[in-house]
Amino acid sequence: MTSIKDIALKANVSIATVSRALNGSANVTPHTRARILQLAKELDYHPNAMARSLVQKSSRIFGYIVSGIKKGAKHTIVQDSLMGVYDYARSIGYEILMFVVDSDKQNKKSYLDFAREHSLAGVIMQGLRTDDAYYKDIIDSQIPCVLIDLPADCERVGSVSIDNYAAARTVMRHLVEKGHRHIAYLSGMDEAAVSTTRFQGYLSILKEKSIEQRADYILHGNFSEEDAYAALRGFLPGHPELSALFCASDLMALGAIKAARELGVRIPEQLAIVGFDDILLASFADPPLTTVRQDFSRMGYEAAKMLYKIIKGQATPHSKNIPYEFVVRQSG
Amino acid sequence: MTSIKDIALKANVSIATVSRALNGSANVTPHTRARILQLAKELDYHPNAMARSLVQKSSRIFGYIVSGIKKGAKHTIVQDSLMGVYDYARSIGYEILMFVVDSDKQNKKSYLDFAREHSLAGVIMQGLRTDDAYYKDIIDSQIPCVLIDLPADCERVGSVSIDNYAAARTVMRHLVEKGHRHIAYLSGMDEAAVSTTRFQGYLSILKEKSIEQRADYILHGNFSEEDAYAALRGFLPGHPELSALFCASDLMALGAIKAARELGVRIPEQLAIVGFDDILLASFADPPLTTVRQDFSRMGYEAAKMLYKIIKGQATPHSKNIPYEFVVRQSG
DNA sequence: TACTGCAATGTAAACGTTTTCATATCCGAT
DNA sequence: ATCGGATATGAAAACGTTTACATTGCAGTA
Repeated sequence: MTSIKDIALKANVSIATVSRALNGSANVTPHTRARILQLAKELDYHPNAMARSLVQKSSRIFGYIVSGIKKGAKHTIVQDSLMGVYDYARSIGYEILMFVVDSDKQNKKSYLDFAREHSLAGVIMQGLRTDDAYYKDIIDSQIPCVLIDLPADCERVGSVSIDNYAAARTVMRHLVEKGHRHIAYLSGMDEAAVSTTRFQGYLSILKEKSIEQRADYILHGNFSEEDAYAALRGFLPGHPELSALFCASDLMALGAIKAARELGVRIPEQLAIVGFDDILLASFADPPLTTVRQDFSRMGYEAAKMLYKIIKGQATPHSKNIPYEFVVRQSG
Repeated sequence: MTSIKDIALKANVSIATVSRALNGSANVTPHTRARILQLAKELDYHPNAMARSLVQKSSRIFGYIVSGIKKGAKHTIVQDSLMGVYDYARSIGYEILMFVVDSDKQNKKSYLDFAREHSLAGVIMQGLRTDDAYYKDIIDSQIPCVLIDLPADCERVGSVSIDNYAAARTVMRHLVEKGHRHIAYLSGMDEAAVSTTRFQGYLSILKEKSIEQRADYILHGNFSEEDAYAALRGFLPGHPELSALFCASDLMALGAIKAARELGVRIPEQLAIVGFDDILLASFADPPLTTVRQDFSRMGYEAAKMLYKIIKGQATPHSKNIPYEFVVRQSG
């Protein structure tokens, strides 16, 4: 492992000069710089990230913190957003350190400790909920951070998502235009900002179109296929008038479809179902799912980009909406 | 950020003693240790990973290197294996640093440079191919490494996968027992060990059952849905006698199904198709895919476990097969 | 008592950088 | 010829640990 010292020795200069030459500092003769760069290449020099981070008190590493990912996940959301983050990070010479918030809380180590121990330059959070202990920590912390799918207000904290309100309104307008008047909302969880925001969009269209808002039309699926299935199994038999269901996620829509099928409710003839996310399975569902496509990779990319600007103190809006797409298939 | 120095000051001991107390060294009075531990908690002390790594010349970080992952991946393989690796890593207090080998080779930085710059304790590689430049690097490198789905021979290099040979034989026995005599193999790529090993399994059963091995029955799908589709579009019309197809991956099987459907070939009546991997889409395919289930999460977990043993110099076999499961559905 | 040896602690070097401050060199202007 | 002021370089501190080696103190033994 050749170090800056070895180069300095061979080049007959001080380590300070080598450091300056390598880092592109202005005050070094073109001739000296060339010699040092040449030597660095010859000796296969690579800077020691630890040493640099130690003195600079900050590494060139982003933390990628993901919450609520279980073993056999039925979507590639995490993978996609991670790749997006990675793409941008690498373009600026940064690396990604993983941190998974276990659901079973065995992982007591807080995100802050994690970030501090590794002198992370900043952190990107995916899948966090408002009731997560980590969410509070952010407020107090000094660590730059960008949240995906969660609103932010603080100085060093940014936020990236699609315009969930508008997207939900698009879905609802579509359903109303198709003639539906009895539309239920299958909520994810109240602690997830995306779920409540989509719900607001749902409500706003009901109001605009003067459709009665019924409290019993708010179902809860906990963002889970099984819970959605159970909810619909319980709800559908008593509500033959229901003609459309707007689900806060595709996974829940799949559970709903399963329940409907078992109860002999035909989709979309008797019940139109719309999902959200456009996960891979959406187009393979039977019938293929009408849904809102989110580009998670793009989200990750934009999140990393924003994080970098925050770190560098560059001016940037702390909240960004990226484009989405309403995909009409056969389910509703 | 409180450091070891702050604790030493408050406790009226030297930083060496604090370090020893914190690291559980034997030579420190229980009383002193208790006082220091207490102080550490009070001052919310967290060790600086950079400083430690710098002096120890090795961090407590595993590199997770993944190759050939593209944007809209249609499976959760990477996500799953990554989570497996993560699970074990965290259980021993290690973190995971990502490294993606871009297909477009813009990412010139080698895995070795990556590992050295961050003083990685070791590296786990997923999805590498034998012709990958990185594969060669491993031989020369001194960095402990475990490969997933790629054979290894070197001292500090281990390998984890399922028994692809046996699995392929299971598939083939199944097909032969169903009466098939004209069975083609849809290969991934020759540079992928899993593909060639499965091919060996395919051949071995043909030989055992005295079935003629035909060179034109070896198709190439490049592990891609599109290429598989194209291959079958070209092959099927000229080979009405073909009654079964063994695909080296589910994704290729999906492409094959698509081709068959467009050509009016009914599955499984006219053509039995078997895949490999049991990705999420396999059970959603039409017809649902008969395939070999691989537990990628488990693979990742075992890979991390093996890596740790290699690092610690503990005795361990450098090659491990984990269980697989043959899943019979409707496609073949 | 004086010595041996071990247990507990301290001292200081080392890890590989960046960076502040000081120094030396050179060029042009007076 | 002298000075001013860049410009290029060097010396050394600092980052927060671990650890080899030195020191101290104390119990046990001769």
